[in-house]
Amino acid sequence: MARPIQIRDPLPMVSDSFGDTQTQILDAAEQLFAEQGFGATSLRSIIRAADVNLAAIHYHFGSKEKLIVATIERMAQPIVQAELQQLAAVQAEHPQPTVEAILHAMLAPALEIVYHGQGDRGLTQARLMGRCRTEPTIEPIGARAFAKSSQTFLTALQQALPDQSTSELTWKFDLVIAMLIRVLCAADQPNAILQDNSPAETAAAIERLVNFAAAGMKS
Amino acid sequence: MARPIQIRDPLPMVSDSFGDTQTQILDAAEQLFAEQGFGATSLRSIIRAADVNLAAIHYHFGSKEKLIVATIERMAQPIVQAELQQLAAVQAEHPQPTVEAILHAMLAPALEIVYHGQGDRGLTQARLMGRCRTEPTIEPIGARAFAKSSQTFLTALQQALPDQSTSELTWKFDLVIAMLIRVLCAADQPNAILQDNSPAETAAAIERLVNFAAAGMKS
DNA sequence: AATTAATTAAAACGTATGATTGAATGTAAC
DNA sequence: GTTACATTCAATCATACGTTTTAATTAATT
Repeated sequence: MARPIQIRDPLPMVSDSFGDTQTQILDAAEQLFAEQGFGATSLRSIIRAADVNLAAIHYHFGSKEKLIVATIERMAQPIVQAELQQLAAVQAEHPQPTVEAILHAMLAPALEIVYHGQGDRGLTQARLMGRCRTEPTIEPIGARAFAKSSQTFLTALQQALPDQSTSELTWKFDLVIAMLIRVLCAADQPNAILQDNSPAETAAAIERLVNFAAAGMKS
Repeated sequence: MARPIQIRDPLPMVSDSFGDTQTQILDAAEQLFAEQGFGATSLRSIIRAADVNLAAIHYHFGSKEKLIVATIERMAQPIVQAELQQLAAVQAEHPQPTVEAILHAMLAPALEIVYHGQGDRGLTQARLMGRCRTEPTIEPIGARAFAKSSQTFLTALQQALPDQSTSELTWKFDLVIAMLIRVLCAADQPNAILQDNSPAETAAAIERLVNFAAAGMKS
């Protein structure tokens, strides 16, 4: 009972991440969560796609909820990093950036992953990001993953639009995020703003979206 | 076997709709679907809230999916009707209405049900409308219920903004709907555009949203 | 080679779901 | 009062879910 348990590093971390069970699970989960949603995706469909045993999920992640958190954080981290980086670059160049410049730094990274990812990975990640707001149980997890980004951009917009009240800016900001998520989720539908994942088309879509959003923000 | 079966009207329709099993089920389903989503709401939680037998749902509606369709259509019908009516009124007054006037006719009815409904019914219906786009399985059902409205308003906007291409207008229109739904779903969150369901606050929120959306549409 | 821990595998657990059944009850018509 | 139908009810079906358990397997350490 009161025996001292010697705990070893539980994650020896294989050098070659391909074939790593954790990565296989995360990859399959990412795709299925993005396609079907979190609630609608069963652990059994994930292990089928990942070709691993059912117990592996609980061994490596503990529960379905923790797997969801891990999947979301793995997707969000690079996006948040890119967003903050772009904002910092814009602010370094110009101490008081325009609304358009701020919105570009905020919207571009999420849309760019659509063609930066290998194969369809980017589109999958984009959809997964969108899903974070569509399921009420999951929203807090997604909000936490993107909290740092939201907070930073809201302050930047506050400085660019000093005449607008905080509450006004907050709901406008919220609507811009809603627009971004809609664009991500509807990326393959007919007449969507984002027709294909070519770099040129993505850049054009970003510009269209930035102009649309900026007009609203300044209204 | 080949006996001529005399089929009576399957819905004798009680004059007093209160106490009607179908209505009780629809009311409970509406609230629970709106609060928890369609997939997350079990038929058993519905019959518990409606105080009816489980078989009653299958007897009156056939399946969970058909109950969902019935719930959505009951909610959508008055909204679509109000939207088309407001648009017709605007067009009757002015042959070529402004973008703002069109958007007002399009956004106001959905937001107004928030305080027109008795008690919390309005807020529930608003959230239910929002849910129609958040669950992928349900989206086609919702789209069908609002198809007539979408189609009509898109043509009206096309006439008001003849310089913009159809595809451009389509994705802008889609983003405006996304904004509306976000407003409906986030109606009770802090810093939401819609703070309470008082008529004055709702009218102000409608104006803010119309201005925000019109600026984007014209960009 | 022996030992120890990390990982995978198969099977089952308890619970919940949507759906169905067949009997009971109510209700109007003849 | 009997028949015919609409409706309600309790019970059950088959299936699927997230989780846990126990044993087998693999890999590293000594």
